[in-house]
Amino acid sequence: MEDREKSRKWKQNPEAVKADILRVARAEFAKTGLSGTRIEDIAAGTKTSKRMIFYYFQDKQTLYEAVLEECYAEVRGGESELDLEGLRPDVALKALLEFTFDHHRRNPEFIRLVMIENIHEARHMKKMHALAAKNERAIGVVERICNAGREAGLFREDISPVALHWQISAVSFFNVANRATFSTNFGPELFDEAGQALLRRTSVRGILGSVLKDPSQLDALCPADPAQP
Amino acid sequence: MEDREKSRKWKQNPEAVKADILRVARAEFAKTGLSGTRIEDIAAGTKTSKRMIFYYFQDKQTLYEAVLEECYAEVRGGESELDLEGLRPDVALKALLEFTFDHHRRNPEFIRLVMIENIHEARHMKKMHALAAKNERAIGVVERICNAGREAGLFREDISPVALHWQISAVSFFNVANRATFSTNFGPELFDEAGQALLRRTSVRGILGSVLKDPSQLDALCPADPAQP
DNA sequence: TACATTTTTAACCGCCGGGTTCAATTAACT
DNA sequence: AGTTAATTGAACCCGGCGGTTAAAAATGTA
Repeated sequence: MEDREKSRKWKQNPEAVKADILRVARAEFAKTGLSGTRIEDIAAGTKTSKRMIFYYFQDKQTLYEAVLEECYAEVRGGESELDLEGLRPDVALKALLEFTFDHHRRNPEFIRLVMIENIHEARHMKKMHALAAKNERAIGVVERICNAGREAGLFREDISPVALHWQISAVSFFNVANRATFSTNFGPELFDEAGQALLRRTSVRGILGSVLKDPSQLDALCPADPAQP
Repeated sequence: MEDREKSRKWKQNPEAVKADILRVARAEFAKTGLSGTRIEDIAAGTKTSKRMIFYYFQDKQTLYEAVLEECYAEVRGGESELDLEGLRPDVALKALLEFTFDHHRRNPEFIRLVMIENIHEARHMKKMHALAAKNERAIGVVERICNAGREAGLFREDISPVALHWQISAVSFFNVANRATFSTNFGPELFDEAGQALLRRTSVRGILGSVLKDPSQLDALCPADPAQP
């Protein structure tokens, strides 16, 4: 006994195999969508075979839904690592916004999966009842900031936490989701480092400005353009 | 001669047939994407047959590209009907924003086609060189407002027309594109009439606030919440 | 040893769906 | 009348791809 630690050579490790499949499947589904993805292409990317994909996931759609759920959980998990306790509400909101902007940029596969879900009218996401709790928490973060901001007399009285979350999502999401068409139509300048920094600053200014009771504080909170004098 | 006006019974009308195909194809591609759409489904919706689809459009991809180009031209054409001449720059910007917000809402098929193009990394849109001019004009509208606003001393000096157009697009696009997942995750409230009015107002406030040199004018330009006192 | 689970290989099935063929009919233009 | 373009219908082809079968070997467990 006590040989648990040894002989972890390789074989007979269902979890690792499933994880391997999910990893490749995520990339593939994110790249080409549900109907666009070929199971054989997924298999080709894994260390295992097409056969094992159907062994662990009954069919294509089940696999897709497993990918979606895992990815969603992972991303929402990443979000919850942000700690805003103790910050002044306006500073906290700014931090949340910048974090979300960056976070979405770092997770293009997640963004693409959500785009694909929207094409499908969220048909598959609707089944995932485990997401409800995570979504509540996401709104909860914004809600606490809103309440604190109102109580501190910093924020307007009429702001809605869900609408605020919508605003934050809109810019952060669009920035990644529409990069291809936008840069094709209007040039790639906004998507290099300088352009992204500009958009991030502008987005923060915009949203903070619509929330603050006294927008003249904006310049103090977020310097307009740190580069040019 | 002079029997042009008569006997427009029906037959021998290639343009009408092509238009019929394009109309159905647009709806179908917007609904299910390029790989998700079945040519037979398109044919079923037209007054003609699958045979004629291949007669006029060589293959699926060509048809898809024709749909995309036509839809894009139509939408950009609709945009150009907006006349902002003679308005004060801040008022003009507000009007442009509200127009774009409404316009995107009225054209969900266009939005979905753009989403699909983004999934494809804009592969097909890149081929459409005819769009360049239309895009220039779209930016031109924003640019003129920006210049006028700066000259009038109303707008900040550091705003970029392209970035401003990005902001306007972001909220207007996201509002339609992500409606399915957002309302699944966070409730449908923002998408009824009242919710949409709120988002529209909030978006205008946000973007104007990030552009105006003196954001304290915001309340005058856009009343916070006309409903509640 | 006996038994269940995991893994591998490779061939195979069946149908869906993009695209074609063919043959015939009808309109329009001269 | 003769020619060309438009239109129709239905059968057909065939490759791709989702999903299966079958059989066996390796591993783990007791």
